[in-house]
Amino acid sequence: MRIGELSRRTSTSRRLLRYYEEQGLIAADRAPNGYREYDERFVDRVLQIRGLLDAGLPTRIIRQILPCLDKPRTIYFPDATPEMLATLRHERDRMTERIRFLTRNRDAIDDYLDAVIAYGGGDGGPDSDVGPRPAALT
DNA sequence: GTTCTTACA
DNA sequence: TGTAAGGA
Repeated sequence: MRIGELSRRTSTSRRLLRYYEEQGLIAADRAPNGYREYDERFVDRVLQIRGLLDAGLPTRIIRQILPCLDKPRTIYFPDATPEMLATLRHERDRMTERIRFLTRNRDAIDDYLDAVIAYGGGDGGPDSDVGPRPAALT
């Protein structure tokens, strides 16, 4: 398939797909006309990459562990070096930090929503006398 | 109409 | 990342 189809099937912009290629995350074959040609397996691969990116992993790290990702959400290193293990632990800790961060902000929004209900179920729209204060997102 | 590369707000 | 330019 060409970049347009891969883009639709992974909800990833063409621009981003080319960027991932530039970053060494994916490698596409080239048709005689110069068009990138992707085989079926790239759909899952791109989704996998997006998942790791959303988890907060930098492309540099993803590039290193990508070859070790066969099934989604599975990481297996047959030849894990001490350095790689340290890197993985570091990324794991970063993810833990991020989870705490997201939890805190989610709770702030949750409290805000509860406050809105407490005001009388208003939506805080233009006609509200005293709109609820914004949640503190730190 | 689709894709390509390069470059910039 | 989006978008524009200039081609194929």
